[in-house]
Amino acid sequence: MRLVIARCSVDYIGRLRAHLPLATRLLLVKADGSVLVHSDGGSYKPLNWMSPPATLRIIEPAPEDAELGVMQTWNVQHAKSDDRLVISIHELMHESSHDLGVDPGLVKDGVEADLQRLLAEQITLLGDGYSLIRREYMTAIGPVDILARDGHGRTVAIELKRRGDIDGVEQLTRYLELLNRDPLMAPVKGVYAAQQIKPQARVLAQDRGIDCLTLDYDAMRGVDDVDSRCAGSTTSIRASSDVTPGRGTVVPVQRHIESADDRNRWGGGVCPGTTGAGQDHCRRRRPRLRERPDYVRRSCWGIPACV
Amino acid sequence: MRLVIARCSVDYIGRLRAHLPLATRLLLVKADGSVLVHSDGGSYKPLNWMSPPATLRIIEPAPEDAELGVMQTWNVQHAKSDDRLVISIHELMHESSHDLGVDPGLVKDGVEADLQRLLAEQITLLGDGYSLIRREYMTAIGPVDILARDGHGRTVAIELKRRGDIDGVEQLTRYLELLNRDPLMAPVKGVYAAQQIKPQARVLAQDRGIDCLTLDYDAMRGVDDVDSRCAGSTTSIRASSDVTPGRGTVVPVQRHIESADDRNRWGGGVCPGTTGAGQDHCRRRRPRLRERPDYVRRSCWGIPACV
DNA sequence: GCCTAGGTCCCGTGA
DNA sequence: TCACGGGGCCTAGGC
Repeated sequence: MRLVIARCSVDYIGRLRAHLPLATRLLLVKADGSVLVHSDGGSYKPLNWMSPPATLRIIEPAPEDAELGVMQTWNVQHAKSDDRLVISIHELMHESSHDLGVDPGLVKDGVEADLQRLLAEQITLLGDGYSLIRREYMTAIGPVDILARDGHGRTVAIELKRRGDIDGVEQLTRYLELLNRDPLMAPVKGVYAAQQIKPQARVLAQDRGIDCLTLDYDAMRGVDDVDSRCAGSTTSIRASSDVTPGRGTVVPVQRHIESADDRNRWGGGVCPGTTGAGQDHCRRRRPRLRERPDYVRRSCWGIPACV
Repeated sequence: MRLVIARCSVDYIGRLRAHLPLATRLLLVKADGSVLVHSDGGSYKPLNWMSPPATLRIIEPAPEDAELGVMQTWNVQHAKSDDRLVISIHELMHESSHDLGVDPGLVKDGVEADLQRLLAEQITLLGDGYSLIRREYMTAIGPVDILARDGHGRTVAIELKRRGDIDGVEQLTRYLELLNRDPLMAPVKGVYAAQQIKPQARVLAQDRGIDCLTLDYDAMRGVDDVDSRCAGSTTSIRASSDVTPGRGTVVPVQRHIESADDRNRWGGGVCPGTTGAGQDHCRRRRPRLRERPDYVRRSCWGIPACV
């Protein structure tokens, strides 16, 4: 890794064009040829950059550029596209190189997949008597996150998001329209479950007869094993109690959290979990439309319930 | 800006939890207190980070951490949330500080707004006899990107994207359903225009009777004034001809590009451009749903044309 | 290789 | 302040 502090101007040309006027910035050159141009503010996104794989060529500036004060021209060319970054260096303030080696990588906990696993395990959060049918229930237009059965034996389709936006409601609407065509399955109820549900999404969901469920991930994971999934740390974070468990309000529809003992009582015949049914369909994505012209021609994706 | 190369482990706790095992990395501390943890690969996204505004406190490691080789503990606390980053430093390889000043910022060309302006100016790309009604035509559920009239006097709603995904089709569908309720306006045709249209989106659009139009931004901007919008550069990119004008194929529906002379011949009564009609409604976004409960209760957002 | 969907998305803009 | 929508999004995963 090479670190350079320099007064420079930068031009990017590729998917769009972008220009940075002359100023002092950090130029970060990585081992894979990628280059990041950072200022002393903003956030983690550089002002300008080149993605790997790329090649950096440092050349003498053109005479007219040299006259304007350019002492060095960096030409960063992407290896697989026509994207190019040109850095005109007027003054070098600092330069150093460092050998970092290969990084072991990041361990995450709390993404949508974790949320889905937990909700499948704690399906009674939706109400007493609920049971899991399966996760990632495959349909012609893509997988339903969770398919369940309520206390009255009715099928329930659950769309899960970390942040509940309007497009998630559209997605669930399409699934419901499709599932409700199956006489053996209909009527299928819809539940939109997310850690946070945006007002627009909530209104649209309610308008379509879809229930909303706000999830508290920390509570679902259980306060007892807060540190258990961030293992391997030389220094673990101990004081988890000073971290606010959940931002945002919990809506009335949210039920209590079942105790750990309850997790093994299942109302339905299918048992969830990492080794249970439904795993064979996990990680499957919505099939491409061009592979199913027959389905597309036969129908449209409509709205099931116009109130 | 402070640059540190160090052997360290990192823990993030906040919206989710993430852990980085012990390795050598770059720690970048910005003036606003934000911290970026970079490895020597990947892309511009750091392995771990803290967004501004944040405060970095460097403290003595806890005795048990010191025993494991931690010489310094960095506690990076976000100012407005409970997000926290804890960096355990085992070895310092490099450290330097630099005064960068405030950055003048980035100038962009080629984003969706530019595309919309160009298509409004070159509305005959949609077909002979087309004329612009207005850009950002406001409706109760949000602005239609471009409203036009075809050669037969029929209204055409155009949804514009840089990348044509499936959600853009959903958006246009909602607009069409609403506009077609107006007897004075119906029937309104839909056109989905984008630099690249995904197969799924194309199939769904065609299924709903929406035309697709692939746009060539470079051709629309005109090859003559390629460098004109990246002005102010000390070093401008001259050899624009070696940049491939358009990645991706152009579909048959795309028409020829009008010559520059044609831009002043307008079939309709409204003249587009930066000072023309429609500007007063530009930059308006979809109104929030909770502010319009009457509309929501009266109807649903359906699909106008089920083939 | 393309394509889809999630993200500690970030970030501008407008209400 | 919050919420919505774009992005050179990036990135992981399936096909």
